Amino acid sequence: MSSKITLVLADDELLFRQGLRAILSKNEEFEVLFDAADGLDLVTQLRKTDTLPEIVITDLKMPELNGVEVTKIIREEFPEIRIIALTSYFSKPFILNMISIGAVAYLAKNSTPKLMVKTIKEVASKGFYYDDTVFKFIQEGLLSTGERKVKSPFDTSFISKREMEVLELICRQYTTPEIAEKLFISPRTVEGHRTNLLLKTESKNIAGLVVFALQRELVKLDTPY
Amino acid sequence: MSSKITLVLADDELLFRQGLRAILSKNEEFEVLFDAADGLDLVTQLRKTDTLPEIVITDLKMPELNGVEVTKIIREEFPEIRIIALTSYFSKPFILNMISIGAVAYLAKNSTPKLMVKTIKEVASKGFYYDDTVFKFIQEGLLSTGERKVKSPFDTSFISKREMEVLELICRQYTTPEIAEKLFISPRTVEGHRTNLLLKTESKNIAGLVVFALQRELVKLDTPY
DNA sequence: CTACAATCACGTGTAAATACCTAATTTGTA
DNA sequence: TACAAATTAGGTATTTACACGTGATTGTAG
Repeated sequence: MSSKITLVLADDELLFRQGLRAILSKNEEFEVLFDAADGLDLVTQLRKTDTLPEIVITDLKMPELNGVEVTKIIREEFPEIRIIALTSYFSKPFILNMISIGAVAYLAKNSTPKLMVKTIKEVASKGFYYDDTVFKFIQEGLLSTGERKVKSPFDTSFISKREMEVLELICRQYTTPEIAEKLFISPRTVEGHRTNLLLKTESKNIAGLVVFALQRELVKLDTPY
Repeated sequence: MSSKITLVLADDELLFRQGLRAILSKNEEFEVLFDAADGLDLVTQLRKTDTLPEIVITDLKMPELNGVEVTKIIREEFPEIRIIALTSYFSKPFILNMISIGAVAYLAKNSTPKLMVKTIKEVASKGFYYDDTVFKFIQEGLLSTGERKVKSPFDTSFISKREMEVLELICRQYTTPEIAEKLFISPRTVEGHRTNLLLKTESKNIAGLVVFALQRELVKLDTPY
């Protein structure tokens, strides 16, 4: 028997991380080197450690740096590390996007411990693992040669800084004149930005903009809880 | 040694449930009878089972029935079961609300397995457990005799059915005339409902309504992921 | 240097939202 | 039955939002 498969876990919920560790520790083949509470924590620890893990299992929805951003950084700085994306969401465009930026497997938080173990083993041996659903998505994604602009959620780089500022103030219930005053620009300019936001997000009105912003966590609002 | 402390877990993420089970199974004093994937599943299983658990540990953010709704039902039908609320959120009004409807402890998903074990044991022996933070919140909550209307998030019973329908359509980017047509009522009526929603949610405009609805998950929209 | 995108700004017009009102009918329930 | 709440609908007015345009800066990357 060769040495253990080394892992690192990243998720913002401690109990979840510990739960995963508990599940993984039942299997002799795995060794969890350390875990991280968010994306930045993960990258920082990777830069400091002497022994890099073979595999990183990371949540996608995290503070500081989300899974997409983390994956890009790891692919850049530690190309030998394989990344397994862990998330609640499971839809085609999202999966395709994760794979295109370098994740080698896609694991739902709703999946069984058994599947998780299998996924890790496959990634360790073959370098990647896609279950039937994911595989089908990939095939379909490749077939559709026409639309090479796979709408990648979380990737919101197409929204400029100024637009983002306007978007946030819109979510905070400020009207156009109020936003103009806050940003020291003309109300007409604010309207211009808003129009661009409507186009870029394919929204019909302000409700659509707010939905877009909140679903992607582009704006941090106080939780009511 | 007396018999084990019987538990039931409810959370919509299977891996998280299994993780918790794995953590709890390390401790001989606990026995997890079964787990549930959502609030409705939990209630249904409780109604069917022969041996009720002493303690239910439930997530608050779940499909079908959320933690608040579940807690109310369990308090009604199985008053002998003690409920531990498990969540990512940790703020005063939210905690006070959970306690007021009958939860006997409040556990953050960010807390340590150690604290979880302690909480469960305390609940089993003393019937409740509040850590220092929670206890402080309770004291402060009791002191403020004036505001006996602790804004309880997730408790959205003050919004009527019709208002909820209008709210949903607003979030889906429909305009007042469109909503009127869909619901077979006059646009003026829709405006009336919208005005009431603005008042009840203390919002200034549609953006506020959407934020309110999404933060409390009152409206189920397609995730972009 | 020259595209190109981002930012800023304006004009004109219509549709929608919001702020004040009032009030009839239905519905649930004490 | 009586009361409260929900649902329905209207009047009048102002403010915002949205749909079309246009065009001048700036910075930056090819």
